[in-house]
Amino acid sequence: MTALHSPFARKLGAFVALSGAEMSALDRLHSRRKVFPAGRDMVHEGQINQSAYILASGWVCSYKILSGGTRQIVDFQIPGDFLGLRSVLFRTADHNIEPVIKVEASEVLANDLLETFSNTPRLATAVLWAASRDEAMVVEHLVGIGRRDAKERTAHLLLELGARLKLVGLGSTSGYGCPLSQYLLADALGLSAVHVNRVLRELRDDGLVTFQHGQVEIHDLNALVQLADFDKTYLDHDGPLLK
Amino acid sequence: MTALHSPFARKLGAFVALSGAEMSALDRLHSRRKVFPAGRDMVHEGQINQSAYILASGWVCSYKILSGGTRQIVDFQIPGDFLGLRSVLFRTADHNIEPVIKVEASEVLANDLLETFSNTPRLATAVLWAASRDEAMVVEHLVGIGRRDAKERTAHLLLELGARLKLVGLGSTSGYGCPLSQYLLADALGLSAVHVNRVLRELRDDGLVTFQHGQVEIHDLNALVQLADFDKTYLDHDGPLLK
DNA sequence: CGTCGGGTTGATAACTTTCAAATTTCGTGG
DNA sequence: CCACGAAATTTGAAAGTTATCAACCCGACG
Repeated sequence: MTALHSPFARKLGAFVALSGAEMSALDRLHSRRKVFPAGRDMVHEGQINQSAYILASGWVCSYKILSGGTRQIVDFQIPGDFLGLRSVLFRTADHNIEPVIKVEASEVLANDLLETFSNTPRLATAVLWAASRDEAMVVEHLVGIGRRDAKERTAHLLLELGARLKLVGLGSTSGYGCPLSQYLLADALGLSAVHVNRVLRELRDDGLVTFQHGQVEIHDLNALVQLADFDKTYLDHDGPLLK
Repeated sequence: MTALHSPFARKLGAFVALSGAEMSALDRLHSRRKVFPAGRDMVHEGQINQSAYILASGWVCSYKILSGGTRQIVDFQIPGDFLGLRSVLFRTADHNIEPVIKVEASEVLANDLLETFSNTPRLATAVLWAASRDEAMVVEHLVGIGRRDAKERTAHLLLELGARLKLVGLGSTSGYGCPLSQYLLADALGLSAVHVNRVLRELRDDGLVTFQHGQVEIHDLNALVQLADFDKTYLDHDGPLLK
């Protein structure tokens, strides 16, 4: 796979126009392909000298465990996403990363990443931009948990996942395959699994979305967008900002 | 004020060892000093070509308004913090920024910032690092809203603010001045103002913290840390990662 | 087959909001 | 320095949302 075709390169290219040297630097980051089985943590909070990863296939979730044993999922990552940047920049991982299903990813060693930033500094700016997009998603998630009720929040997550999957060619406006269990949804939404179940049934009964058998089917996009107060601006790409 | 003494330069210096050229580049970012009165938005969601700011004195909050009119405060910023990075990188502001009290800040024009990244690229890496620290705070906030109850959440916020203020010399382990109203706390914690009031009284009755008359007084730090499950790792500085 | 991890549903309990009203604080003009 | 009005804090009671507990069902899989 060349950088030209990697979803990660395409993502960065939306922010800085990449030179040949920059693209081959990105290419080199893709050399250590690895496979991770579902359910076993790829990164564990507190680990030091952790690598970062570029996700090629599969889904993962980033989460934290609280002292009481409950957990909060901060975000899901899908193909093309960059994982564990903070773990590298801080030398020690501040969250866990668990594959939801089997995952293929390119391992990026901490030193390789920092060296890449030194040698091709515009890539640092590009990664800064990509990281900011991720932060925008976390912010939107925070807003949802803080001020949206369970139904709005659930609808919002389903819409966001759909929009993100569509960007990488894995979904459409009418639906997408989704490997998340109701427990995972609950931990992401700050709800109990039981309540997620009820909310999903409500959304189904309302004729808005169906999420069953690993498939999300959006029946009334407009109504769903309105219910969730979903504004996909925060996911949109613009043209390159740096020439 | 020289970069050497600016809290922002000190912060970045914790991540990359800054050269003379880099410090004077930072210095130049500090040239446009401005003052903003309390309560009037400095940045409004949707505005384009927005500047960023480096906060010199005062407190601000970053927030979003939902369609129903409710708002969620994503974070508070205190002196030394960088504001509105995403607004610059995305060309359009994705959140509002409002001074909680009168604020002095250096305006950083979008082009100046991007130019600085081009000319002194290690600063881009340093800003990436600083932005990642901010994201870590947002993540911790998200976790709290998702999985901590009102009392734990409130305790956590009071502890975090204290720890951050201490880093810039504006607070101690025993307390700090805090200009936030219970309404602002409520919008940050995802609670109603009425409930915040009750929670604060509980914390006071338990002999843990007092927040009255703009002053937070921590009476039993250990008990408070335990209640909130507060781990300040995510705020800690390490030595420079880039030589 | 039997087990086990989801998913589903009902009943009850816990937490938080909302509404309403009283009280205090604080800035400002007299 | 005091009076006044606006804003913030405080408290009680009732309503609403979500969690918890307890079953039961179902399909995958060894």
